[in-house]
Amino acid sequence: MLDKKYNHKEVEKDKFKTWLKKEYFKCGDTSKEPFTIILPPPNVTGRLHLGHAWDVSIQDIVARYKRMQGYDVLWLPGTDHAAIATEAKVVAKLKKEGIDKYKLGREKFLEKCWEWTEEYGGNIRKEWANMGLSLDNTKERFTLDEYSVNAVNKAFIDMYNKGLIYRGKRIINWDPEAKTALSNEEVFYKDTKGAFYHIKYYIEGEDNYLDVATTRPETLFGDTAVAVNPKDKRYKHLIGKNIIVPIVNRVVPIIGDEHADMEKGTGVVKITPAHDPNDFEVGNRHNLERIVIMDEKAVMNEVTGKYNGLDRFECREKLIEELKEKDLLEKTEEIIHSVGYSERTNVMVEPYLSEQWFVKMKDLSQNLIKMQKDRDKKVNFFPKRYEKIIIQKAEECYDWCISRQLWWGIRIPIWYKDNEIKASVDSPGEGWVQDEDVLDTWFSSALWPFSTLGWAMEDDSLYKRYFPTNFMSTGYDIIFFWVFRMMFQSQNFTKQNPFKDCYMHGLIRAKDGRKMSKSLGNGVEPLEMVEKYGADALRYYLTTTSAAGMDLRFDEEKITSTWNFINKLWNASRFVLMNIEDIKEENLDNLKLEDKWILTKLNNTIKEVEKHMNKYDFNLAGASLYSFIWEDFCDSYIELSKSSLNDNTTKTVLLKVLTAILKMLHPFMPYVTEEIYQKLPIKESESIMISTYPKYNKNNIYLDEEQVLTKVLGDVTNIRNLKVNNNITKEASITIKSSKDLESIYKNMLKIKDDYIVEKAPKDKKEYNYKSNYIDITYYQEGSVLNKELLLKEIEKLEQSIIKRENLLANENYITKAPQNIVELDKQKLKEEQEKLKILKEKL
RNA sequence: GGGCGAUUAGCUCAGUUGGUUAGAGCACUUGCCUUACAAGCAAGGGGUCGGGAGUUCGAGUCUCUCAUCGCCCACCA
Repeated sequence: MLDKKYNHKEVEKDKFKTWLKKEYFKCGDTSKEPFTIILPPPNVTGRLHLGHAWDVSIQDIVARYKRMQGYDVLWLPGTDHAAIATEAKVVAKLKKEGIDKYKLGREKFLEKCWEWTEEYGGNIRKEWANMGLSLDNTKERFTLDEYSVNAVNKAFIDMYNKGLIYRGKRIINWDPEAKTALSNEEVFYKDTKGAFYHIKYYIEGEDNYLDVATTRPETLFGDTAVAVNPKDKRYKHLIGKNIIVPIVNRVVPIIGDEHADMEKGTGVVKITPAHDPNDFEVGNRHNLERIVIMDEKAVMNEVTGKYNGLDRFECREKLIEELKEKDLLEKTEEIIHSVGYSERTNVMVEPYLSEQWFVKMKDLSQNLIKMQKDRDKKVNFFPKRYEKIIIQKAEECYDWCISRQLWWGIRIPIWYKDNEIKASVDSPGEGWVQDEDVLDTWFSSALWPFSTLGWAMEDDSLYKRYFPTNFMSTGYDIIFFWVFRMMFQSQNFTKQNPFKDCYMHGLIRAKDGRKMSKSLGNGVEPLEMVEKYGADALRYYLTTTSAAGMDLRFDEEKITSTWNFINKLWNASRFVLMNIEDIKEENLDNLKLEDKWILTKLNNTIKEVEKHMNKYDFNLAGASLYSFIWEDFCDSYIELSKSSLNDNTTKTVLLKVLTAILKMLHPFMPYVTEEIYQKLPIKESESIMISTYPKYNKNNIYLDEEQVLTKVLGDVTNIRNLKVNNNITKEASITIKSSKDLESIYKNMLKIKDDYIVEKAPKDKKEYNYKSNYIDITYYQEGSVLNKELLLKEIEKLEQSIIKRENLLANENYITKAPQNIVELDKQKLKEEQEKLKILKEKL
């Protein structure tokens, strides 16, 4: 027997171990159709946050649902080495211990990274287990295991040979803290206080100067031209003349270039080809020299003379002082402008000229667009709007910088000897040296849906069976980092998309709507919530309280509500189990009205839930289940069943409905449904995990009965309302007219005892009557007065509704154009309202 | 500058291909320990669905427009 109260700790205790032991999570039944989900690998940088919990709950729901529907489900787990993110954390940890990364050396440093990975990877595994995830842990992968490394090498070499990967000297986003290049995606922009420094650039041989405004004055050491717009009447005549870069006194040309915007600033712009991507382009157009003025730590180099060795910001400060002293500073305007920062180290990104590896995006993007426009080959996004967003991204695509000056990652399979370059995993021979850099962590992530399945391994049987995958779920914040890249890489190497459906969920926000973050200290630990309310409650809450693609404002009160819902399920189950212990065999031969009603409701719910589940509308599936369980099953059917608990048919219906409920809830709340399922006197399997998902059965639809009982229950509410409004007590005498089988239902639901039923109206007592198609009931009571006010209010409401409906039905357009069933419904409704009005008016 | 989303009850949010009187949770009012559940039961109150216009027999839902908030991308001398 179940305890009186739901105890999530007790319920969730050992089930996961049992499931594991029984190998329910393992894929491989080839008699079934495969269904594949690849887990987005969390970074081994720390704990899982609520966003992860949300993401994995969605996937587990789909995995369990599909498994119960008879698919051979592979849900493959894994973790990501997260190159720069992890390296930054390890570097920071070592720094605390007083150890310098470079002094430690590459090999020893990597050992530290592996130690870190073991520790945090282990934590992550525990948290997955806590959430009850049905991951096939015999196939766990890591982005630095041989599955991934082989795939990355194979992919890189292939792309290099095809010219899809090239090496180039370009201005890239440089992180001076981590001393590495970044892709555009790894830079985030933040409004930052800064200034426009208006510096005087004297024209050669003249006493005139041009006012050149810049936010980064220190870059003047690299200036190799000053540009004006060729159409700009103010400066047109100066094109071709020379100008003197202050402090360095370098003579550079004044050039005409479209890049100079007449509307902006003074219309004059200094050109620093080695330190600004736009200037780099200008430099290419005008054959300008590129002068690098900083090193990889953003410290000024020898080019800057006495500023050599100063940090970029220090240099800026000192330089401004010097400019002031020499009267070369026209003015300083304070501004707030947006400045790029490194996503991981949080330092200001420096546009930096360096030699890096790039993926050429044009053809890959074009192919993606083509594929996405093909109805049969495209990825279906949920919600649909992301299909447009991914195409937009493809259309504006720039080349992807993939080399990183880091150690933690997959080393670029490129070898150099003198002027020769070779792409190869192993050394091509004596004297060859491998590229020092590693690849962007997202390069390996992009291959994840097929690398994990053994695409580059000798044994690629998993790949053959389980690729392409069926379902991908992730937050919209990594659509460009990851989803986009998985798509084009998969298209490139497998000629297919990596997944059929892609579900995008939102971000978890704090209760006040702000982002959850460590720095704000408003983060919530999933483990803490599991501890307080159980994984089941957390999972159901996360997956059913918002619509697809929407952000979720975390609200602990709502988890409490979910806990209450589970407690309700628990107690309903308790009631059922208490009363069906002695059930002999299932028997549905003598279905009563209420049995037919609940079976109809159940089947409609099954149909609805399946529809929503197939579209990943978990909130709608959850809402259907919630109202069916709480309102139809608990509030109505269980109450009705109380009068026939000895009937084997009633017992059977209670069991059947409860079983179906448990099964439909199981993907959402695996633990509690398993707990209750285990206690059922008759069940189809040893675990609910391997039971079959309920199927809609039209033989169990009883439309007429459903309609009758729905009306009857409506009557019950109205009669209760009548009693409350008129303070009718339990002791009031009653006359009741109804059909025999319905009468027992009314009496049951209204808790009418035979003692108070009278044959005739007692004298000198007030009458309170309710009449409908199925019942005519009157309460008699002394002393109490008819609540005239309420009655009038009701009449007024009804009259308004009748007028509205009469007008509608008088509208010929409506009659002829609206569907017949809608019109019929209105006519019927009108009739009912008119009858009701008549009754109410009689009372007055 | 380009794009996307949001705006519905006091709060947090649902609302499917346009169709009965727009829903839920929490909060609120009233009455109940009715032996599955007081973390519950019963009955209620509360919304001109951001403003305006249009299409339609019919608009929270479709179109246009304006406003406010948020996000993404690009630019940022």
